[in-house]
Amino acid sequence: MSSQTASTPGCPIDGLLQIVGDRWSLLILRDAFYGVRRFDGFQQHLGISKKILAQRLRSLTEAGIFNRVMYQERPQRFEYRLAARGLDTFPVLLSMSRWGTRWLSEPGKEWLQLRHTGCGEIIEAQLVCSHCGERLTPARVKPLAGPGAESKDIESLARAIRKTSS
Amino acid sequence: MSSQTASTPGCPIDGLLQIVGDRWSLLILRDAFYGVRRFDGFQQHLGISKKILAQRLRSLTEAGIFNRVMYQERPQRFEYRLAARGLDTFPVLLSMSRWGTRWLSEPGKEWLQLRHTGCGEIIEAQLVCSHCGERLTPARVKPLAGPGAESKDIESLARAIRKTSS
DNA sequence: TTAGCAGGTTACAAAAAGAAACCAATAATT
DNA sequence: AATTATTGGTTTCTTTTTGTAACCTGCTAA
Repeated sequence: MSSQTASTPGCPIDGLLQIVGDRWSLLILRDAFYGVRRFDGFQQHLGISKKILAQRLRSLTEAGIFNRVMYQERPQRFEYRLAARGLDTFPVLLSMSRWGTRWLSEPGKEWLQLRHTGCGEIIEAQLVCSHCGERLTPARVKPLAGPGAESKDIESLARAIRKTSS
Repeated sequence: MSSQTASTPGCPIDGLLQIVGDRWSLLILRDAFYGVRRFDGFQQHLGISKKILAQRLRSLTEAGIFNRVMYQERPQRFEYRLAARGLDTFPVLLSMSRWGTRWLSEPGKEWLQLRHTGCGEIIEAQLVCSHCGERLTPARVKPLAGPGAESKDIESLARAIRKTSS
């Protein structure tokens, strides 16, 4: 996304997509969680062009997802480490991984498994309510306009939905 | 993504990105969760070009995310309803929304709030272990090659990571 | 001395996205 | 009866974004 304008300014999903909503950023982020840190590591593992990789690492660094830290002087060399904002995308990646495993691989032939070192088991990520701990489903989560929303945002969405029930 | 080849075949994250890894699909999906169902609704709310919208709805339908259901004969009209695979992306969208709200809006000025009808509270989505219920953090979740992974996948990742510790 | 590596940049070609006009089937309006 | 509106697109053309391949810089190793 990098240089686009948001189609729905203010929306948190759109906001994140402005940062990672292109073909590569989330794969770069995934590799970073695997432990990849250097330009060459990303480049070889992903098969991404150097030009695009350089662009993405720069924009992700500007967005605060990565810290670019020097690990060697003469010649200067940098590596890309997940910053707080980057680390906090973990639930997004884990949710994506869960979906892909569930719908794209046959049971017993998963490509990736996750072991929780807390309980030692192979697990699935599960999304629950921060307040009561119940599992969250679309039917039981109601989106509401927050204090920062503008009335035009709500009206334009309402118009788009109204088309459905007419 | 639609017509690309996966850079890391087998990876569940890459698999999902093949389906929704472009600038618009996740926004279309978000609107679908809001209740938008028709071509015009998506088009007006998102400000997406009709060409791209038609392409995306077609590819998302082919991928099993949407069902294209006729709601009127003469003239034939279709609407796009979330299929099981589409509904199951809810955790991804919710995780994205949580990230965006946390990092892109000021406290007290959130654009979006989520009310859980189970407990009635304004909540945050939280990712927990399906086995023990503990909150999942990057440090405590270890990715392992599953039974469907090929050794070359693992080796190429190992090489990319090794660059880090050399 | 030559080769190699890490981390890029540059120039150019190919692919994707966007804008705007158009179309088809029908219904509503004048 | 003719005109206009609505929904759900397609077509054509232009602009942007990606990708490819060659090149560069500063150093190290053989």
